[in-house]
Amino acid sequence: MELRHLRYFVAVAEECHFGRAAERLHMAQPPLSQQIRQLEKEIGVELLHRTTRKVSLTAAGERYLERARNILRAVEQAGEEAARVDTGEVGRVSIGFIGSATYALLPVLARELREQLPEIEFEFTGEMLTPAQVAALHEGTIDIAVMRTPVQDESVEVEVMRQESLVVALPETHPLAAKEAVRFADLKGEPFITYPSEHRSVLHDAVLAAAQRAGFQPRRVAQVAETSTMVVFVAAGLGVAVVPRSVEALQLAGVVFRPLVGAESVELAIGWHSERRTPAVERVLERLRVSLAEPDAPA
Amino acid sequence: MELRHLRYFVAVAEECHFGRAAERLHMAQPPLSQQIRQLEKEIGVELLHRTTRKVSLTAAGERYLERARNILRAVEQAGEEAARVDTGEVGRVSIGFIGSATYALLPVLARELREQLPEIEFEFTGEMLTPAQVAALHEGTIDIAVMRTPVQDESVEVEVMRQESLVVALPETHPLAAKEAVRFADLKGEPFITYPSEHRSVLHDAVLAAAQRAGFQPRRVAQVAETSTMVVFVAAGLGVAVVPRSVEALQLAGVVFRPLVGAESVELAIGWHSERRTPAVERVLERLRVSLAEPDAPA
DNA sequence: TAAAAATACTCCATAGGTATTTTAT
DNA sequence: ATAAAATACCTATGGAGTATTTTTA
Repeated sequence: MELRHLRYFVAVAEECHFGRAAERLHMAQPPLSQQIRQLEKEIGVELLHRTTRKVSLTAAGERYLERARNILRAVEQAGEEAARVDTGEVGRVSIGFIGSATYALLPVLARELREQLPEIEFEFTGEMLTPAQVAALHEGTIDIAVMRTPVQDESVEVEVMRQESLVVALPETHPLAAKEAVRFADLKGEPFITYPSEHRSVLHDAVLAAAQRAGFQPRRVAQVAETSTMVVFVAAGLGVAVVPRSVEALQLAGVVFRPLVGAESVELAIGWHSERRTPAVERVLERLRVSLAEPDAPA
Repeated sequence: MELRHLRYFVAVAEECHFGRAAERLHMAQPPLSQQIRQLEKEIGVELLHRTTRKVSLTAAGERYLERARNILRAVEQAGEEAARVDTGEVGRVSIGFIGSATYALLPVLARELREQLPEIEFEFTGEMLTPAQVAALHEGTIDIAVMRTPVQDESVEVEVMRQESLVVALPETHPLAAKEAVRFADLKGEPFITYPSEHRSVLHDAVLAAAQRAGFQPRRVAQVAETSTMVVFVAAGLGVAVVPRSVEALQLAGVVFRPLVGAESVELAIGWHSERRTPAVERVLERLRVSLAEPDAPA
């Protein structure tokens, strides 16, 4: 069975005449008859009812004609689609977001990208920590990561997009909430809500480093896997949390955010696997570079 | 472009290895490489990225793989489906009903047939007069007609299923409505609602014949194309109408039906075009013979 | 240097052509 | 009687095989 059989059958079915169909196909009538017979033999059904005066479709042939047309169209479209995938005009791109970018950036970028590249199917995943993102890039689970530096991985290429200063999330009843800004040293002795250390969060490392510089060990009262949970815990008055400024987008009753003086900022970057740069991925990277260009801009 | 190309591509894509794919396809590796190259040239896109150590799909190839699999599956299914159409297991059957069968029979048969032959797609059309049914059978617009006799047409085969006695539809305020039964002669002088004579309705002819036998010419006050309209007109008190008994199924406020003595009955038949007896049509005809067997049974 | 894809060529299976016969109207 | 499909037979394109070279990890 070959597409030839389908093409020939469609021609004969449309002309209801072997001679004319052969002409249309630029071939002689006998081989056409043979190919049709071969087709009928293969599927085991008479598709055409022929007398020497009239050729007509059987019920099976009528149904097969529809299918054959669809298949031939599908073959053409498959080729055209592949070509468009090749130019990046259509495609599928999966993007993984670092937890702190989940609330401010993900919704904005998702809307922007879908608007600007409507032919590309996107899949967005939030709340991924950078080590998990690197693994996902390797596995091919995601094509692009909106992540934190540093990443030392040979096959993951990274481009820093902006600096994000850190803020501290405080219960609104907390004495420090009255201040305009908070120095890191002020947090000495406060109960900290952090990510679990085994997650190897870059932010977590930054907090530990800043605390060490301020001369104390943060007292950790809770470890949570998601940024949203972290803020919820602060709202509940369980402690304070240091987060990148963009988390301010996650407004919750009972929580206030205050600038943190004396803490380094963290870097927001985009990363991709050097061997998974499909044309669609390239186009998305270009758009991301534009969208993420304004340094430390909120969502 | 032939299905061969798709089969080969799927094999290579699945194995990610020309040698193993060739083995699976029971062929040598060089011609396989050639066919894949030919495919890529035809659609103008690189589907596979190859080094001598590793073969991998490009983004375009990944998409094309999905399409190719679907197409190959569709080709198989098309053949299987044609075979099932050939046995009548699946199919499409269009049935046209005579106006008076539209209200009692059509809904019952539609439900029964869909239940009994779920793999067959049905299309039901009501309110067709027999001459129109014959024309539709010729055009192929319908496959089967639930019709009236007589039909004299070489290529339409007819089987009489049952006799239907005639009843008269009267406004409930009409003096004759008080009687148990009505003789045709009683209708002398009454305003008749009929089908237009140009429609050549068999029922209409029967009424004219019966009137002639009773010694009068019916006075026609309205000609309507649909049986439902006819009954509505009776309800409105515009006149009386002679209809087959099965129209009693069409209950309307203000209308009563009375048996008509001294009028011939009309025949309900099924008809089909002798050259459109597809397997599915055969199966439906068999079911119809069973369902319509009880003589003059109401819906 | 070794494994695998690409190239070069050869061959034969079969798609397609030509001539003719059969068939149904 | 004739138009059109089927049959018989032939030709030649190109798909597939074998041997070899090229490439890169």
